Amino acid sequence: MRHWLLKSEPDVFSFDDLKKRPKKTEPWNGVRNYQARNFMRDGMEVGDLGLFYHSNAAVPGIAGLVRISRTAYPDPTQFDPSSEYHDPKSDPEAPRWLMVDVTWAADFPSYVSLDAMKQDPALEGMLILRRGNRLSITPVEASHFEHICQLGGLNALP
DNA sequence: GCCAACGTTGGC
DNA sequence: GCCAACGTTGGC
Repeated sequence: MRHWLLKSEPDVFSFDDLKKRPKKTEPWNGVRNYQARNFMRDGMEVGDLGLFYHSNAAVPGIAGLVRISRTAYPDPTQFDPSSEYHDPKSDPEAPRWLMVDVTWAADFPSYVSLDAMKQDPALEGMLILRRGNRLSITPVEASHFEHICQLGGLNALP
């Protein structure tokens, strides 16, 4: 099993929003970056766990855990002219953009702020902490993942 | 709202 | 295939 970090702007779609969805599940649409798409397509499997990261937030950081509940499939918003994610260059015969389904997995008893992560020597080298990092989906090493769960007050993985 | 860093676009 | 210009991201 692999571990991931998924960014979302809480003003657009927050961890609490995910919990309110039917089956606490949401298609992770709108990814329009090839590297992030490739992580979904080539790396993600059902059962993988992910850190739900709030970007562009008053306090950026990890809000909780999600699980990948469906492997990559075409993102319909690329073919929807009314969608902000519409991509007129994408060919319906060979969809350019994919998404996975993400399901709530566990709350963090305490929020893990980006600042706390930066201060923690155990998390040195994490992609999210690299200057200028803009990838919305990144793989996370198991040791980093487990350490962040501890910081979040989660004693046992779901 | 500022701005550094980055990915994408398109002219050549 | 280079690279300048541009748009976007995201912390601050």
